[in-house]
Amino acid sequence: MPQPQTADPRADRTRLSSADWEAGALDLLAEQGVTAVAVEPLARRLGVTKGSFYWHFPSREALLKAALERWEKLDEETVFEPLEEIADPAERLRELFVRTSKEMRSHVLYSELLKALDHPVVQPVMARVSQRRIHFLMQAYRSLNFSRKDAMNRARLAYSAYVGFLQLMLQLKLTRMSVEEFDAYVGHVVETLIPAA
Amino acid sequence: MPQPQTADPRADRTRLSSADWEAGALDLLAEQGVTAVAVEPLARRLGVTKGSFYWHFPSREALLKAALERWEKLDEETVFEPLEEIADPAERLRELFVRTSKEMRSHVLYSELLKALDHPVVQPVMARVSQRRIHFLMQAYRSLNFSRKDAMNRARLAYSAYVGFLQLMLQLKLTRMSVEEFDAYVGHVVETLIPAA
DNA sequence: GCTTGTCAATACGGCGGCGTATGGTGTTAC
DNA sequence: GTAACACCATACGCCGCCGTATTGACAAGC
Repeated sequence: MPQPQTADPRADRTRLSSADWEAGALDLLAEQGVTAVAVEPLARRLGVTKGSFYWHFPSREALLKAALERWEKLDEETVFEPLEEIADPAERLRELFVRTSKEMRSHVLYSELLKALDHPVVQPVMARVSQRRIHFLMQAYRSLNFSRKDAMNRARLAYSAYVGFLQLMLQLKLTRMSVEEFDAYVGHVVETLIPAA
Repeated sequence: MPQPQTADPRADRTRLSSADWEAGALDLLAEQGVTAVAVEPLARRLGVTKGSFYWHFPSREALLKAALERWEKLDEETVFEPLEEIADPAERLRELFVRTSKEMRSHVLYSELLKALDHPVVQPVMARVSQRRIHFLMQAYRSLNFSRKDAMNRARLAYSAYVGFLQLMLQLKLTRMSVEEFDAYVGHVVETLIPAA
């Protein structure tokens, strides 16, 4: 075809790499959940057929695994490493609670993964990520002179509250809160779960 | 009954009713999630074929709907109505938090449903149930002289903590807690989220 | 310019679930 | 004892997904 371009999906004429498939998988995952990350739908979405897919990956499972490991690494770098620099533990906690208001994409992904914890590929990734996050919380509470047990319990409580809120907001969509309401809620959580300076 | 019996599934030779299918659906749901509630597997489990199923229900969706409505009614009767009788609001809250330690089956079911909130049949049921529960919490906090906004936020926080803990415990199985640890955690939550008398 | 390597299309077989059609069996009613 | 009803089996067609096999297109290297 001498024609320069058609207007369909796949506007750029470049071929696809493994990374493209992984990125597309994460997009689909965020939008419609783990089960929606299927080879043929994803191929359609990318404007090719699955003949291409199986050149890059041996199976659907392999794609999921690669995509989740990519997400895991990226998540760690963008949300937790920046917080390590905040010296004051109470302030660090407060920042953690507040910063997570933005970056919706990360929450949406995490929320979808929460719904697929029975999946053998998803489970270990989520176990690692959640473990790290809870541990981060616990360390912070330890710095605030919580006993070992209290720090553990408060960390569990705080993280449970985060996880539950995600499900209620993003999945159940029970309470469509305004920005002010949301900020007020976060304020309430901070007051309740972080001891006053 | 003339025949004593055979030892295979379906030990009793009685035929099945709609209620049997609904009960079986809830069993499967608790064990393997919403997607596992499929006609043919369920029929196999009950020792019949789907020829039977489609006499009782027009579709899989209809079964799911009926089963969930049965669960909703039963849930309301067994967990919330008994609590209405406790006059003191703080005590009522404490009892709610503690009693839910037992009755694992109810939690397991709720937890599986949380993973299927995108399903059109599941969503409205969960919206009603969760709404009622949060409202119950809010009323209790109002009785404890919380402002309207504070009561709402604290109720959201408490329920989020419940929901999140469910996912972390039952689905992620991150922390295999002993009975004492669990009780200690519940104690911590009560102290943190319910004002002292 | 011809080969090699990379990405992609097509076509195929298989599996598991949904829903339909039709016929069969036991129980109950009279 | 026969007719009506309630429940169940069998067999079928459909769809969506997985994974394989084969061939094709296009670029780079030499």
